[in-house]
Amino acid sequence: MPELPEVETVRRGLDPYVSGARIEAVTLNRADLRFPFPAGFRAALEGLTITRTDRRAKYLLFRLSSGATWLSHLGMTGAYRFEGFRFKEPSRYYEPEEDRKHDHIVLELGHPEHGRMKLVYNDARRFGFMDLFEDEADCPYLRDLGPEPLSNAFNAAAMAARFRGKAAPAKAALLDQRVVAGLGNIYVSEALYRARIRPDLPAARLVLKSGAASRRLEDLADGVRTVLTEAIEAGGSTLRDFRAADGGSGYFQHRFAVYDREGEPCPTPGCRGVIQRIVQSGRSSFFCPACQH
DNA sequence: CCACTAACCTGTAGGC
DNA sequence: TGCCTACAGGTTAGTG
Repeated sequence: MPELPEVETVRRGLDPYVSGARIEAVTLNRADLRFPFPAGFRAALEGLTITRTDRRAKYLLFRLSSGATWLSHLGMTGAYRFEGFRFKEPSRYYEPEEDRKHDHIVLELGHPEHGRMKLVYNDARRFGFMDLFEDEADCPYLRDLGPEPLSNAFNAAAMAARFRGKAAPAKAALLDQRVVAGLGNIYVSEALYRARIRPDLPAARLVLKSGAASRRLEDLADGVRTVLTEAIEAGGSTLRDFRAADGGSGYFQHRFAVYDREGEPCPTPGCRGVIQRIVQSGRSSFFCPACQH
């Protein structure tokens, strides 16, 4: 489900209610998700206060009063929701006839302003996982990540350094979390469309002989930044069941230019192309063969 | 180091 | 309706 904009949307939905909340009790309904929960996970959380939330790439980070960080990755279908708490806007009440079969973790929280509530983690496919660390440098999931795409550390020069000599197609290069952290299958297709780059173009072709970034790589950096910024503003994309923790849904899916639009006309003004779907390393890519090259 | 595949797991959509 | 296949936003582990 979630790429960077969706994870950021989840974080923003959670933050007002979990920051400052004390974790009264933790219930694990099974011993693992994709991986076993870290040893002492439950005991390490109980009794602590969540001091703030952060996001790195597609990871949610809950900072704890002990100084440790609880890390949560949503995989494909992971979602948080609140129970025992009514949001101010009626449209945001959570559906009561929710599927509980895949509720794997329940946290009982006490918040000085919002009172008591339960935070539930649901994940049908269990591709999500969690970790606990004191120091970011010790966390294997964060250690090798590339720059945040919306930070100054991400730019055409940084991509050029990583793309140089790469035979892999641009699609795979952008999906590589060590190059830039947080893009997934949807936003890679959208960013390449905006930069008018074919997903199967070898990444090295976007780097000048000197090793400097080409103009096309500047366009790609712009495309990545703008598509992610717009998607965050739209509350992420709601496919199937994606929901923010407050029950709201994003609407960026209506603004996909190419993703899941095989056979539709290219939205570029004046372009007569038709969106094509190809499979690269087992996953769908969408692009316009007329205006992306 | 690089590139590719399979694996993890469940649900859903579409064809027949 | 049921059965079967293909596919789905993710990452890791294993192979050459």
